[in-house]
Amino acid sequence: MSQNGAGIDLDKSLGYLLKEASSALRAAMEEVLRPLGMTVTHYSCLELLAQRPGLSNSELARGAFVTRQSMNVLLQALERDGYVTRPAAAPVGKVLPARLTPRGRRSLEKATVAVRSVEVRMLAGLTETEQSGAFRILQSMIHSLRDDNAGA
Amino acid sequence: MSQNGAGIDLDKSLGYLLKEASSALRAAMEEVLRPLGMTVTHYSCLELLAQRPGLSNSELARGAFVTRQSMNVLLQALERDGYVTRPAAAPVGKVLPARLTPRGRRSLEKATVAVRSVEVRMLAGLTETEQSGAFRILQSMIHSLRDDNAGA
DNA sequence: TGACTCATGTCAGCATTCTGACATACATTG
DNA sequence: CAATGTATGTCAGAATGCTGACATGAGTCA
Repeated sequence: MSQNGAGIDLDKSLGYLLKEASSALRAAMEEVLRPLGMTVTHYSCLELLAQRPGLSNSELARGAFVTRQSMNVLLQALERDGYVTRPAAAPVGKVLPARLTPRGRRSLEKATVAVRSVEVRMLAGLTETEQSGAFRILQSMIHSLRDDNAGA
Repeated sequence: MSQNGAGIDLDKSLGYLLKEASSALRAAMEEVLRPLGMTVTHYSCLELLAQRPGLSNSELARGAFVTRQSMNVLLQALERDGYVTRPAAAPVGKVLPARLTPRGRRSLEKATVAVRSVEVRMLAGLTETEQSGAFRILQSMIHSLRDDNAGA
């Protein structure tokens, strides 16, 4: 297949499968978050802040895999609606550390339950060994992709 | 950046890792495709057509994980630029089977080389056994997510 | 101290994708 | 045969994310 210039066999490509799995996961998450009036990025932002209070806009953006401009739009909306607070002035530099409000924390709780159920469903049928194997393998892929990325 | 350097160890759930890996793969693909003036969806469409000539717009959309409306926009551009052809009238029903032109095939060849190098890089450091393990695991995840999706 | 580099927050404009909607074509069912 | 359900191609408007750009603050280095 690879030799005769036939291209990448999509049925056997791990890259394609990775995209497919990610797409299925996102769709499943959107489905359970929609009744809560929340998007995936919206949830990601809240979850990140819950685990690491005081993250800046740029750090949140990297954690949610969007640009800092996109995250900024979201953060302003979350701030306006009272899910998140940021100080008016930066304690140091320009960085504005964001934190969840009680309301934001309450909102996140429901979402976390929903998202956790999706993850549990995704991992059903996999043994503990397989799961930790998947963990290692995915980390290896990420590392390999990022490594040469900078060099090239 | 964050000066406290506190735990970069984010919520390293398998779901998050999956998203991270997929994001890294997409970024790496965008990087090698940009010099060729091609986006990931653009490339996906061409690759799909190379392997399964005659796919319809809707089928291409499903294969590239976008809506048929988005794929339609892309297909019209590809058609206008001479990479793809579709019959003026549908042979049967409304389905318009798309095919690569020689120009489209030439364009794809370069892109395939670039994308293949990314995939090779991603899999560097993984044994054959690990790769087939990853394959099975990803398929299991996809199946589990889609299965209950319909039911629940 | 001053020049330089880097990262940040934010504004503005653009691109891409999505949701909603419609007409059409085929298959199924009564 | 008619009614229904499903799938398609396509248009239009809205949402979302991105690129480009700017000023600001901090760290580095001579």
